[in-house]
Amino acid sequence: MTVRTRFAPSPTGFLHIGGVRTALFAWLFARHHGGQFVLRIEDTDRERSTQAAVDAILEGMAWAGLDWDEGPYYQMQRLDRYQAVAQQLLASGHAYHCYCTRDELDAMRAAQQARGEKPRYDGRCRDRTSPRDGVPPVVRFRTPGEGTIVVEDLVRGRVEFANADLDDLVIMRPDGVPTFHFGVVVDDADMGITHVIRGDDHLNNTPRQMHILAALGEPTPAYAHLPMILGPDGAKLSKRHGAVNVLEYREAGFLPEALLNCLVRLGWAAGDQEIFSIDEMVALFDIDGVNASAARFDPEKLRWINQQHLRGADAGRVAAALLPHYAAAGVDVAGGPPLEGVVDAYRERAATLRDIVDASHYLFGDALPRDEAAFRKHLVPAVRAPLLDLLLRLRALPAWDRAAIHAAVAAAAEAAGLGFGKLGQPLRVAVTGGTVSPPIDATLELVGQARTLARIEAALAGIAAA
RNA sequence: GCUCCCUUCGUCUAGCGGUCCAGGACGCGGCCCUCUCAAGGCUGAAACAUGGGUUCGAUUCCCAUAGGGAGCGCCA
Repeated sequence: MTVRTRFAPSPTGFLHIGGVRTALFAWLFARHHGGQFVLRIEDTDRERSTQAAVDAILEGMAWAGLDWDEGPYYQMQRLDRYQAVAQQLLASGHAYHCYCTRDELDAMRAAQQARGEKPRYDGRCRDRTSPRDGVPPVVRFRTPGEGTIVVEDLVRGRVEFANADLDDLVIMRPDGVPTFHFGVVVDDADMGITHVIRGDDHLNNTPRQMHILAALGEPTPAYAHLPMILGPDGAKLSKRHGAVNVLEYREAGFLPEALLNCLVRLGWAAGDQEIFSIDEMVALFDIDGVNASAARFDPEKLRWINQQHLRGADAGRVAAALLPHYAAAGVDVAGGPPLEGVVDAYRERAATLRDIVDASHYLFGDALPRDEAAFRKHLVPAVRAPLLDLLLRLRALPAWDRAAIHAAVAAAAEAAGLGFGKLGQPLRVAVTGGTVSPPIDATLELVGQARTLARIEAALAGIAAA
């Protein structure tokens, strides 16, 4: 039997990184076992579902690289099917019409809680034979009242529930739209899902879904309930913790494989390995490596992981990914150095794409962002002569490459009796406007000969004026 | 309230009865390297929630307690 997993988000907002983690595990499991991954949109909450959310989910999945083999299926396009299955359950006596009003149900639950009982539907319509005027009925599932049901969870092991604790849940609304439990069960059965991999907030829902499946005569899939991921403070991950929308990570300059790498290590490990390529994740991932306890998401570690991936990523690809970030920063890269070169100079000293952009403004355009304190400290009269000497040497260079630049700087420093750094740092300030940049030879190569010479001249003029 | 789940350094984790005075990683401190920043190397501080069992022997198995979390909707 080939493995089939699914990711079934409801389109009520953006794609949350917790959702991405769930999707990732289901996707990896399918890929690892050579199976299929299905995407299903659970849009039966008509109040909250929006097309914008569907689009955001699709865009998030695409950016993350979690591709699906089937779908997206939309539950609202399968209403006839749920209707038919509900009729089947009604006919076989596994379900019944319920005419209770919301007010009645609220009152019932309030009374139960007041008595210290678990709020549950008391089955008052179970044996009702006649309709009630003016009340459109819902369909309720008739849950077995006795015995126990066991969930054999791939992550948690055997979990037993008493049927007496379960009540008769609504499976169809009066308007013919199924509720969550029913839609899930019918779809998973119809779509041949073999492994239901989802958040552990669904563990308590599993027994009722298994009962519906049994009533339908369908086999139960294997279940794997993943531990939740929490914010850095241990509370449920929310906007309060900063970015929770996957696309915000794209905007912040993270590589998708780095985000996935970070997420995959939350609740899963393969020995001591920390950095995984997508291929390695697929090769190594399996459910038996998944642990059962909740994990906190650490943005600091994500930065480190991103840096690791940045170091090994293809320069051309990173350069392309950089484009929108430069645009967002208002930097026109036309006329600047080739972006691949910028990537190679910066990949070891930046954690995100945005870090690269923020640190490299001086490479583009003619306006130089000036760190005034650095100018005062480094561009002093004492460096005027050696800087002028260096200017001449650089101006005379026939080829503008790292090695030649390095030789020129070293020669100028030696001629002036200075250490490399004594000249290098003033040079850096003059050319980049600040004290931090890649090695000075690489920096000048990227800045280009014309701009370098102009900036040194400007710096010399500044010293003379002072 | 009831039901279910979880519990190793600050954080992510390794550990599947002796190899553990508990290993790796992020972060943090120190040293080295060094033209700045990084990167890298070395190094330091830092954990088996508590109490009972089981066993010759528990971080590892069982049970309590405590602390977290989830579910109990005509939300998913």
